[in-house]
Amino acid sequence: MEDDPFMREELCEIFEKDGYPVDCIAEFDHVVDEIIQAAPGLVLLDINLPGISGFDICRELKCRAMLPVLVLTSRDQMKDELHALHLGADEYLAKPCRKERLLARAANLLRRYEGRSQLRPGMDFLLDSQTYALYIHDQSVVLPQNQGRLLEVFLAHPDELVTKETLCMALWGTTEYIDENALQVNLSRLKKTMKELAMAQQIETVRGLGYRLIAKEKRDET
Amino acid sequence: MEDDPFMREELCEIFEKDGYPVDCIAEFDHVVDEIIQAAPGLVLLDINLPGISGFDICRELKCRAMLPVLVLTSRDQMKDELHALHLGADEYLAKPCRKERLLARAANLLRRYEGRSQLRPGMDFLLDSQTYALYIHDQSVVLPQNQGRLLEVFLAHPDELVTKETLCMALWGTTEYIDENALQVNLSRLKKTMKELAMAQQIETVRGLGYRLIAKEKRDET
DNA sequence: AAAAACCTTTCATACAATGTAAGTGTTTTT
DNA sequence: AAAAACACTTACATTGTATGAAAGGTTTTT
Repeated sequence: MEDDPFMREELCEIFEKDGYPVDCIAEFDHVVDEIIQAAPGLVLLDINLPGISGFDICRELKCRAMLPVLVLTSRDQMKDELHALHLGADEYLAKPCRKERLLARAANLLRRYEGRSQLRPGMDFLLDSQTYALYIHDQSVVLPQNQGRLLEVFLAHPDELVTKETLCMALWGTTEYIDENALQVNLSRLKKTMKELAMAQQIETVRGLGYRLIAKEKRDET
Repeated sequence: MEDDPFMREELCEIFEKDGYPVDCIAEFDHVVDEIIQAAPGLVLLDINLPGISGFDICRELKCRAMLPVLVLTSRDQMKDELHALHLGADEYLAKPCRKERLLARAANLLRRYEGRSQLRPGMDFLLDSQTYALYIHDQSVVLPQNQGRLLEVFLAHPDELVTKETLCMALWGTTEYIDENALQVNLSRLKKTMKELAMAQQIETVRGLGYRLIAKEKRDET
C-alpha cells in the first residue's frame, strides 16, 4: 500500500526481482477487505497515506487477520513507531532504506509467520503478556496482574470454554484448592475494566462449567 | 539446562516424545551465548545449578533475547519464585511435576510468544507515554509514574541539556518551589532501573545546570 | 582541607491491589 | 411458589508498592 507512484513502482520491482509476487494497492476504500480477500503472505504498509490513517488500517488489519505487517514511513519519529507497535505492526522501517535490509526484514517476517497466517475473529486489542499493558482504541492501560493473567488465559483459548480450575491455576498456580469467590471477584473486576474500555469482547458465563471470551455480537447466537 | 543426568534424560524424553526437538546443556560456561546462538523456541531452566546461579542466567537471557523461559526448581524453594519472576521468568514449576502439566505450560508459552515481534530498529527502547511501559531488549517493564515522566522528558530532548526546573515541572507541575532532593531521589531510581535493564543510554549529570540523556559510547567524547 | 553540589540508602506515609466476607441477584430444582 | 444452588457485586482489612523526607556518603571545585 503506497500512494506515491514512483515509490510504488520501486518497491514492486525490488520484491518481484527477488521472486515474490506483488499486489499493489493505490486505492484505499475497503482496503482491508481487499487485503483479506487477497490473503497475501505479508503486508507492506505506508503510514503516510492521503486521506486515511495508516494506523487505522494497521489496527483493523491486525484485528481481522493474523498477517505480518511491515510498516514503512518517512517520519522516523519515535511516537509513530510506538503507535505502530501498539497496533501490532511487526516491523517498522524508515524510508529511504536499503533494499537488502527491506528484503531481509520481509523474509524474516514471512519465515516467522510461515504456516500461521490466518484470519482471526475480532480481536481489537493487544495484551503485552509481560507487563499486562493493554492496547485498545489508541488507548493503553496497565492491568493489575490478576486481571492481566485472566485475560491472557482467555486469549489463549478464544471462543472456547475455560474452566474455573484453569483460571485459578493461572492466578495462583494450584489446582488443589479453588477459591471460587476470589476468582469471581477478580473476574468481576476484569469485566468492569473491559466495559470501561468499551472492548468488543465479553466474558460469558457458562453456568456450572466456567467462562468464555466471546465477541459481543456473537453473544446471542447458540 | 539441567545438571542432573537422570533428570535431563527424562526431560528430553518427555519433550521429544511430543515432537519437540531438544538441545540439552550440561556445561554452563558462556551458556547464554550458546542459547542465543541456538535460538530455541523455549528455554527450560533449572535454578539449582552447580557453581552458577540460575537467576543470573535467567536475567542475562532476558536482557539479551526475547525467549520464553520456564524455570524448574525443587518444591521446597518456593520463595525463589518471586525472585525468578522478577528476573523475567515466564513460568515457574516445582519438580517433581506431572509431564502433562509441564507440556501444557511449555505449549502455552510457545503460543504466547509466537508472532510477537519485538525487533525495534533505531532506538533500542520505546516508552509508552500513557502507561509508561518500557520496551527494551525484548523485555517490557512498567515504570513507576515518576520514573516514566522523567524518562519521557529526556526522550523529548535527546542529547540536549534538561534543567532541573524542567524536570520538576514534569513531576509536580510547578516551577515555584523545586525540591532538589526529591528530584535526585527519583533520578537515582530511574538510573538504577536503566542500569538493571542494560539500556544503551545513560543520564549524565551536568554539574550546576541539569542533566542529559546520552548514548553510553558517546559518554567520553566531548 | 573545606565547601558545594550531587548521590544513595533508609524510613514513614499514602495509595493501589488483593482476598475475605457479607449481601444481592439469578437461574434451576423441588 | 419456595427453596437451593450458583453467580455477581460491594465494602472492608491486609498487604505491597511508590513516594518524599531525612541523613549520611561521594565527588568536584575552590
